Amino acid sequence: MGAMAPAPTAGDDRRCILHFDIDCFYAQAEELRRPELAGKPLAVTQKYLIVTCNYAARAAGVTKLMGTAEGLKHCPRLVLVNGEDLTPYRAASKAVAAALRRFGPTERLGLDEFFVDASEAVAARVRGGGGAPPPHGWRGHVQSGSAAVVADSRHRPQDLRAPPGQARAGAVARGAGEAGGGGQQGQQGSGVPWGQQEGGAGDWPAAGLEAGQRSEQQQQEQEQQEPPPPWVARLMSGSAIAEEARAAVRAETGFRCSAGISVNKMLAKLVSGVHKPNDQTILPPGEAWAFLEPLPVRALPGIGHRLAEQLGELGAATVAELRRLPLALLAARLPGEASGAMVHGLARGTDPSPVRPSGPPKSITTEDSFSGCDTWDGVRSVLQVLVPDLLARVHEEWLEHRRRPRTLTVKWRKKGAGWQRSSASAPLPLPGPLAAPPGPGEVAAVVRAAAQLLKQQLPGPFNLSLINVGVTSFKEEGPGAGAYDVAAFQRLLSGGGGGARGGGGAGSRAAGGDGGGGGGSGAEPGAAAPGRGPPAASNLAAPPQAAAAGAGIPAWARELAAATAAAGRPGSNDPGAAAAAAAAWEQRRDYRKSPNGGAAAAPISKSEERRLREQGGGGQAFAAAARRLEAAALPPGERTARRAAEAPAAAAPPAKLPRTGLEGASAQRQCIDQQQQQQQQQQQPEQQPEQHRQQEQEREEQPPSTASPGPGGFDIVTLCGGVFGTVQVLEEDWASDPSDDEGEGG
DNA sequence: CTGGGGTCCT
DNA sequence: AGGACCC
Repeated sequence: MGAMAPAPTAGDDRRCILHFDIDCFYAQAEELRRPELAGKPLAVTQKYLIVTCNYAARAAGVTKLMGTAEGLKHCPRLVLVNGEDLTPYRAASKAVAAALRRFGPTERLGLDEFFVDASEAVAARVRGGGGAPPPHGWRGHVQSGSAAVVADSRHRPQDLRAPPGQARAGAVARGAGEAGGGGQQGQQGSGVPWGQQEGGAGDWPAAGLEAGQRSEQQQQEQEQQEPPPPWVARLMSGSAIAEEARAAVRAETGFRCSAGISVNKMLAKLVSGVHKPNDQTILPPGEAWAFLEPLPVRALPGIGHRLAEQLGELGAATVAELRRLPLALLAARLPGEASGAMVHGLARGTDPSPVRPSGPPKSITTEDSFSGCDTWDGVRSVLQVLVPDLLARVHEEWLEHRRRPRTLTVKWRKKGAGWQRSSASAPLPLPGPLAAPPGPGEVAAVVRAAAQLLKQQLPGPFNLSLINVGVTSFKEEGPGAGAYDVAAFQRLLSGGGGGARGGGGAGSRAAGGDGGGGGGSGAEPGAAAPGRGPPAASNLAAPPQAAAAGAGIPAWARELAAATAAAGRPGSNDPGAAAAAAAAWEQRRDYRKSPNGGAAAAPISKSEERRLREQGGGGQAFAAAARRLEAAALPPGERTARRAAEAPAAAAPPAKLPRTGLEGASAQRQCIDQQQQQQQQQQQPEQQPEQHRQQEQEREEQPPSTASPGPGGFDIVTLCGGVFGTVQVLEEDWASDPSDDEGEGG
């Protein structure tokens, strides 16, 4: 019996932690973007997989992680929306986070879940300070430890639900989300034996008593004998805050979400889904012991496949069984120092892990999967698609936080290798101004670097089913940034596996010969990858039209649509870069099956790029977009102050945003070696982006025979639009260019 | 027919 | 660099 149990959460009940989970996030985002889809059965797909679907689809039997074919079998009218580009969901997630942050420090988990530490806000309310209302009852369902919950999904045993029969029993139609209102009364939840009355502060649960055993008399006795434990008032207040936060999210972003309220992250998270969707549940700490007891250990967040397997070998499939294993045994048998103690604690409802406010991203990656790719031409065509997207996001990150990455990483998965991935990384010197959007030269250089990185790891035949390229090791702009390892990058570009070698040899050639598609591969029309084109469900929804200025559309979606219309790609702020990234996204579908044909040409044609640059107004549009971005990034006054404190360098927009990235390079020169500076100054191109870019294109298309700038060096500023600064390209043999190695590699 | 991302630890 | 965990 629970009464015999040790105090389950001693020392761990002083906090009030909220967990928010946006209901079927991607599907809801699509409904919000296009109201005409609302209510129709809708599924968001990635490749052949339904990654999520709305509740209309679920009613027809469609589930998460179901194949599209099976989904259509269950529901022939199912509308499929491709969700491989996460841009809209990132934008939506940011908007939700901004709404939640006002209620306390906020940690993001994926794009659709958030922890908020409401302890401070709760403390203020409990003290009655700030004019905030004191707690006067529970808002939402109060979970009883004895009320059954069931695992909702085999894929994710953490997803707990109240069993269908009792799920909504007694639940009043309400909505923190609806019209900014909120339930005014204490809510009866599934299996809740108390709280029938207007939740007074006395109706708290006691651990270990089962529903049927609590009589009214017992309740009265409890109230007479002891004052409510302090967590009662705290969690009541927390439940009110959760309701307000959900109303704020709904009003400001359109999203409905579910929430869990408890004393630590694990409990809040476990309970948040019990009354999904669009509802919230409180788990009093005294209920935790019984609540956890029947769960499979795999349900505890932090216990994944591996740990669950090992615990199974120790005879612990459920939390109840896990509790029988002594801490010493767990510590001895489980890997790592901490996991024994962690598991031991989780089984007892304790979780000391703090809510760690999520800052700007620590890595940015983009990837694509395909059935197989076994030629270097194919690898390059994939990279030609991924890199523009990556660089556009790096650029956006610079605009927002003035941070730049220092490391380039490539990951890949071999066909048939299951989940196993390998990776390799190299320094990525980006000392130049990132105010400029990535141009073809930068794309070419990064494509080349990534391809070389891969090539070093794949000397022989290969067949890949996934390529991921990303950046990490962000550093804030400033004097403390340290030196850039330009030499290593050069070595990579030039294909040298070994050390850099100086000295002038014969036949020095410029970098950038790769250029991926450029004119190089010729893109023989007939050589287009076989089986191209998606399997094409007939009811695949078209992307939202630009004229989505409807009244019911939330701000994040309207801004997205406007950016899309203006720039060709949502989330980007520059027409040229945006269009390149957009074109690249379209090409993704072209090699869906196999990139081997090398069908992907340059992500954007020269004429198209020229047109976009002209319409872009020579930087005016870019600067305006950047201002919009900065304005959008800090709406309410308090956030302005916060951001200024967090990142002083980011507070002030740049006086002028150079379009080519060549102006303003002097600000970065300190990062470049003296010798290289001189070369850069020599080569400093004038402000003629048009000609400049044209030059780049030509360089990419043919091995440059023009004289190199100096002995042993090449000005890659010309090549890369200034982003890389001046680097030396050694006169290594370009025969190691992957494009020359088809036969060998294949 | 296992998406396209992320974080932290070792 | 890899693995575990999370969505």
